[in-house]
Order: sequence, then C-alpha cells, then structure tokens
Amino acid sequence: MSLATTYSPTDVEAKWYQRWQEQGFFKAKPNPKKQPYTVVIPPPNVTGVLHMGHMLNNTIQDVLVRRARMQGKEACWVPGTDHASIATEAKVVALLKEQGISKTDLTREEFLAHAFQWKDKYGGIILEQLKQLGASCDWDRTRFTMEPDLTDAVLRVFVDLYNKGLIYRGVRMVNWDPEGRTAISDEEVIAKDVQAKMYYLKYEIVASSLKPQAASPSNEQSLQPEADSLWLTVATSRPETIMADVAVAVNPNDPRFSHLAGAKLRIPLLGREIPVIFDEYVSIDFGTGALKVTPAHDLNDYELGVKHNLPVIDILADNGTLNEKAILYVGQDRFAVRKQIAKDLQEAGLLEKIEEYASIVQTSERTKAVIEPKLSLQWFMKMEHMAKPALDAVENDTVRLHPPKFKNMYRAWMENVRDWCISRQLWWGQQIPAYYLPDGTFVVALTAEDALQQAIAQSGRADLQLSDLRQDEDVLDTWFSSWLWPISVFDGFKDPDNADINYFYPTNDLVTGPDILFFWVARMIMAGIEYRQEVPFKNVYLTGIVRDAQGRKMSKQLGNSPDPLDLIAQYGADGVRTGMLFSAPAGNDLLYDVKLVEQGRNFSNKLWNAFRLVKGWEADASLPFVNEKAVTWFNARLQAAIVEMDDHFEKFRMSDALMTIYKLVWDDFCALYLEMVKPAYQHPIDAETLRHTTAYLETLLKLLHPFMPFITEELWHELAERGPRDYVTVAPWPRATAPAHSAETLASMDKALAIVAGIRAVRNQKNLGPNKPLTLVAKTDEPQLVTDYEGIIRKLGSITEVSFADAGPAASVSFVLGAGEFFIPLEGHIDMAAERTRLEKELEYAQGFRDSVQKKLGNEKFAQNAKPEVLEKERQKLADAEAKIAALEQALKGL
RNA sequence: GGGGGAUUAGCUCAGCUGGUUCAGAGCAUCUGCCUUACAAGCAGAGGGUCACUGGUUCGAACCCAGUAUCCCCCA
Repeated sequence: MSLATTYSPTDVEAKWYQRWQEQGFFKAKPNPKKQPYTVVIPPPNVTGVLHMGHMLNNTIQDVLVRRARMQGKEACWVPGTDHASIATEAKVVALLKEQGISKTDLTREEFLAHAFQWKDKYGGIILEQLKQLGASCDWDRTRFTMEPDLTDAVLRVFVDLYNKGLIYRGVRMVNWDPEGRTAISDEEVIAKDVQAKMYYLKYEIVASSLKPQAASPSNEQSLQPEADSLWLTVATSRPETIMADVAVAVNPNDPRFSHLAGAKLRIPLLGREIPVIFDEYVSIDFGTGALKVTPAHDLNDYELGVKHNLPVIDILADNGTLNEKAILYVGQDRFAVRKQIAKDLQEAGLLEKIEEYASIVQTSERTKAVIEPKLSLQWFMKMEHMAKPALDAVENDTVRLHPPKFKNMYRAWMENVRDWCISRQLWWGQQIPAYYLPDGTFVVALTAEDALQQAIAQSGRADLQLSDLRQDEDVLDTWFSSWLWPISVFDGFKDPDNADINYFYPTNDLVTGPDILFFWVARMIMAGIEYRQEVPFKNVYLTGIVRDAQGRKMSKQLGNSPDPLDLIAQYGADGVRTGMLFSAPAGNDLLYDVKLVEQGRNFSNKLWNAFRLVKGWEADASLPFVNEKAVTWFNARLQAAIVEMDDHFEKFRMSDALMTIYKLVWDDFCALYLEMVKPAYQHPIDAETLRHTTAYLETLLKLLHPFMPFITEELWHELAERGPRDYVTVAPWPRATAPAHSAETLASMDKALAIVAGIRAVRNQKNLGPNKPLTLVAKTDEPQLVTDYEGIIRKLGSITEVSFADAGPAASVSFVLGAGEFFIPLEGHIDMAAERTRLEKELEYAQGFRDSVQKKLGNEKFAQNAKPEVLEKERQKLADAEAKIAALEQALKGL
C-alpha cells in the first residue's frame, strides 16, 4: 500500500485552509433563503499572542460555526481585535523608551502615530495564528475596536448616553493604577491575599486638649493601653499615609476612649494636630480600636470624612510617589516611604510594634500594580437603568448561560452594580468627545464643529472659535468599545437599518470565559437592549480556565504553558482541537495534559488507517452481498449516534458530542464494523458492502468535520473524485433517520457480540492467541440468532465451525449467556476444578441477584407503589436470572 | 465576613423528574498479543461502602438536615 501508515497533518493542513479561503466558504452575506447563524469573536488584545485559553475558546466557536454552516445556515463568524488601552499603551511606551524616546516628549498625535505603527505590525499576529487552528472566520469582516467606524460608534454612544443623562462627570473615589497612571473600573481590580504588616503607631495626645479628668469610676476599670495616657496607639497597615491623616476615629461605645472627647492628637513625626472623632463605624476589636482617618486614600475614610466634615489631604502623585502635600518624604515611592517611615518612627520611639497579618491588596488587572483609592474627577456611566433589563434577560432565559450555574453570579453582580468609571488617563483609545469652554463649562458633541455650535448656544458668545475649545484629554475604557461589539461590527450605530445588522443581529452564541462575564457579557446585553431593543445573543457558553495537570493556572512565570503553535506543528490542529475538547465540559476548568493532545493525534491516525483500509479494497460486482447484518446494524448505530450528538450540541455539551462520535468511529466502525465486513487479505469485497461502507465513512467524516476540519477534508477528497465545490466543509450535516426495527437490530447484534466476547475471553484465559482456530458448540433457545450471525461470530471470534447440541463435548470450556450455554472444545486445556469454581462463583452471584429481586417483588408496599412498568421490569429481571441459574446448573452438571 | 457551586474508579467527568445495567465513560493501570488498516495498535481484565452522619421512602449517588473538605464570586 502506498499510503503511509501514520497520518502526517502538516502536509495537509495549510493546503486545505488555503482552498477553503479560495472557495470563499467562510464568507457570509445576508441571504433570506437561509437562516443566519452568527458568532462574534471575543476580540483578543492586539498585544496578544495565541495561548491555550484562546485555543480552547476558538476551537469551541469553530465547532459551533462549522456545524451551523453544514446545517445549511448562513454561518458568520466575525473576527477582530480590541485596542487594549492600557496594555498597548504600556507596550508602545516601553518600545519607545528602548529607542530613547520618552512619551512626555511626544505630542498626542506623534504618540498615536507610533502606536498605530506598532498595531499595524503586531496587531494581526493572533488572527493569523487562529488560521492555523482552522478557525473558519469571515476574514473580510475583520474589525478593530479603534478603527474609524468603530470609533464613530463609541462616540455616538457616548454622546447619546450623555444626552440621556446616563453619563456624567464627577469627583469620586476611583481605583488609581499608579503604574498605568490612570483610573480603572471596579471590574479591573483584582483582590490578592498577601501577608502584610500592621504597624502600631503612637500618636501623642495634646495634653491641653484633654478635659480635666474627674475621677470617674468607669475610667478606673477601663482598659488603658496607654500607661501614661499621653499617647494613643493607632494600628495601620499603611504608615506612609499618616501625613494625610485628618482625624483619628474611635467607637463611641468603647469605654477605653471616652476620655478623649474633644481631644487632639499629634501626627507622629509630622506633628500636625488632628481631632479625635467618634463613630460607630470603627470596629472595637480591630487593631487598638482607634482608626486613623485619611479621606484621600481610602473609600471608607472618605465617607467618614464627608460625614464628619473633615478636610481631604491627598499626598500621592499619579505615579505613586508622595507629593509636596506630604511635606515629608516628598518625591519618594509609597512603598519606599513605608519602609523608611517605619525606621524613622522606630528611632523616634513612636512605633510600638509591628505585627504580621493576613490582608488583601487590590491590584490592577492589567499592570498588576497595587491600586490606590484616589479621589478623582472622572467620567462615569450610570448602571442602574441598564442593569435592570439586562438582569431580566438572563433571569427569564432570553439569554441562556451555559452552564446555568453562572446565573447566580450574574444576578449578584447586577443587583449590586455600581457606576462604571469610563475615563482613562491615556492616549491610546477614543478621546472623550467633551469640549471645555474658556469659562470651564463643557459641551459634549460628536464633532468639534457640533461642539462649537453648542458652545456658542450655551455661552451666548457668538465669537467663540474652535481654538477656544479644549477637548477632554482622557480616552474611554476599552470595554466601552467592546460592549458595543455585536452591534458595531455590523455598523449598527452608524447605519442602524443596514442589511447586515438586520440579518445577522442578534447573534446566536457567544463563547467566552466567566472572568469577563461582568466586564463584557453583561454590558453587551445592556447595549443590545438599549440600542437594538434586543439582546445581542441567545446563548453564552462559558469556558473554563486551561490549567496544567497539577491544576495550576498557566503562566509565563511558571513556564507551564506549551506554545500552541508548537503543539499544532507536533500533533496537528485536529489533534490539538480534539485533545482540548476531550476534557472540557462547559464551565469546568480544563486540566491540560499532553496526553489529551496525544489522544487527539491518535484519533486522527485511527481515522486515517480506517480510510487506508477501505481505500485499498477492490470491489467485485459478481460477489454476493454477505454483510447485510453488519450493514444494517451499523446504520442503526450511526443513526442513534447522530441523535445523541444533536442532543449534546443542543445542550452545548461539546465534549460529550465529541465523545459520541469518537466512540462511534473507534469502537463501532473500526473495531467492529470494519472487522465484520473486511475481506480476507488481498481478496476483493462485494460491491454492495463497499458502497455502504464508503457512504458510512463519508457520513462519519461529516460528523467529525466540526471537530477535525483538516483530516476530514483531506479524506473527503481522497475517498472519491469531487466536484470543484464539493467539500466536506459545506457538505450537509447528516440528518438522523429512524431505521425500521432498529431496536431489534441493535439488541440482536449485542447478543451476537456477547458470544464473540465470550470466545475472546476464553482465548485470553487460556492464552490461545488470536489466530488459533477454534470451534463453537451452542446450546441455545435462540438458534436462529446464532445462525443469522454465524458469519460475524466466525470472523470476529476466529471460529472455523459452529454447531448446535444439547450438551457440550466433554473436553470443553463453556460460558453462559442468558439461558444459553456455549462450548469451545479444547483438548488438553481443561482444568476441571477451575472450571467448576468459576461456574459456581457465577451461579452464586446469579442466585444472589435473583434473591434480591425476589425480595423486592415480595415486598407488598413495593407492589402497591411502584409504577407498572417498573414492576414489569423487575419481573423480567427475575425471569432472566432464573433462566441463567438453570443454565449454570446444567453447565455444572455437565462437567 | 456575605453569597454560590462542588465532593461518584488512580485522573478528568457523565449519571435527565428517586425504580431497566446489585454504579457508567474516556484516560491511566494490569495480562496477553508485531493477528498484512493502524504498536499513535489489537484482545481481555481489574478497579468505586457514590465525602461523612442522620432523616424521608417499599426503594436514595439522586430528596431533606447537619458535619468536613475544596473551588468560585463579592466585600
């Protein structure tokens, strides 16, 4: 045979991807004769390269899209990337730095020119990589969140929401990323457990501020942590913020501090006097029960400050160093100051102790920097109005989450959602279309010209020029682009009634990770309802995280993530795709192991060899059709498998759908069917069998195609001469039919295969090897079945002769199936004692089973309460058990 | 601290409204096999008191309560 015994994917994959593109199979356009099926890709960052998470996510999307395409739908998978404000800007800044250019030396325009240059060079890498995976995106539709049309969409939405009163500008406590030097939203903050230190600082009580102490009895008994009462110890994890202290708060119900009413304290080292305030917010148990209040650097302190009318002293610069308001340590980084101030406090005798404690720090999702709560003037979007309908859509299953357990999470977030901080102090992104007048007021407009008109109207100053207006420096959060994605990729904002959006929207399925359920999914639902009065997708399939075999997240630091492209090169895209899906139930983390990918590759190879076998057969039209039983049986199995697969797909159980076809191909088709019909070596096969077999193989290729697009396309073309547009990629998805008598067909074959299994078990037990010719003697009440399937039993069992008898030959090994007993004459291999023991064991087991069924049936309450069909089944079990017992007893007697 | 989910074979998971199979799959393991499609393979086998303790029921992996452990989200 000329074909290699192992399949080599690299030879074929590039070829077919190119052909598919040449044929335009992935292109989609509105077609009223077809049902649309739309998926928008979760746009990867332009800074990204393909990682294992993308592999999983995009494999799932491609499986869904390819199947829909084969089902005759107008399948449209829209690819694209997002501009990733913070990440990209950081990357470009770093690159410029290498070239000796500082961002601050550049104008905004110059910087953006560099950034776009970078994007054009590297921004498309990940999309090219997706092609190697086989992703069947409509590449003509590739979009980018910062391209002109999508920018237009963002600005339109901003202006619209501002006009609706849903976007506002205000001073709020925001999450400040000192690394990115920008505000970020609550969703971009990640809490991390850390081992932190608690510093116990001594604040001097200003003696003159203390009321003369009457010898109050309660005071005598109260705990007095300060021996001389001249000091108050305050615990803090952030000693570097004492320069921003404006008060120390204690709980009014805490008797230890009642004498401090009206007292003043001196900030350690700094010496500034601050009041002691009383508020029940302070927890008595925590630290010393005294809390330093720094409204500029803590949300809770801020609220306390507002309540008690305290000033705000912001001592931090944008980059995390202390500013001149701190007076001490000006210009030094916050963490350096923390170390230094602890030393200085120690030396000054103002540090009582340091304790270790488990704490949480908030970090930036993008830069990993420790977040500073910072009072800042930013743009916000009101969420309440949009959250309500978006919550309802999921609650009432207009949008279904798969698996549904994420509904709870979604609800919790939606019910507690806070306003979204959408401004970022960056240049890479859509600049906020707000324009400031010389008097400090502002207008919001799509263009500068519009803004000028409005400004003139608003200010009454007809002499205003464009140059008098200053556009807001900030850009919008990247997610403020992404949340419009399902609409903006079809130009639904610029042109809300265009053919594409009317046809392809709402999309069908969205595949993404649960980590961006709030960032993205929830907000897309909001945007869909707000702007199209319709949710953007019907199903959200939430994938798990790809972890290593030990359950650790894949990370560059650990070096536990394989390079996806290496894997594809080594195992083939088909092997990698199936490998990933083998172990990926929706919502469950995938423990990646190279074994899975090996299994995928092995499966490709299995399929390849099945093809080689069939391909090598010569048909002889003069031969009789001898394989009717096998052909009918496999058809029944095939149809049942199609039904099962469709059901799995319906429920988004992708790995189960894959497992169904995997077992059908490997076990039923290769291990059984092909063995049944296979002619003897170098003998021809009858034409009828070959015709059926080829048709079955074609159907299998179709069913496999969504999972393994490349090998199936290769074999599709190897199997037969094909027309110019005849590709499995666009072949019709098999529709299940219900063959007549399918249940009986399957049941009969099961019985025949049980006989084969019995024979093979004897071979194994007796160490006979697969080829030693054996004969079979059947003592059965179903001789017709044995006769019908004699060919199969002979072939699969390597049996030369089947005969019937009422008793087995003396020197034989037997096995019992139902009421029948089957004998294999074996001179010289019989160990009577062992045979007896084996049969006795089997008998004992059967009797135990019978007894338990009998007991159940004898139970009056069971007979009364159980459904009739359950009762009937139990009776059947009893009858079967009794038949088997009789057969076993006979067998024992015969020994 | 609040909420949610989970716990079934060595591993990853199915097991639909309690009742066909005295618990299933894939992988892994073990024993034979280089049997002319495939050793990336073939044939066969072993392996689980369904986390624990109680309860409801004729009957519980499944329902209820409690305990333990783990995971996730939020603070």
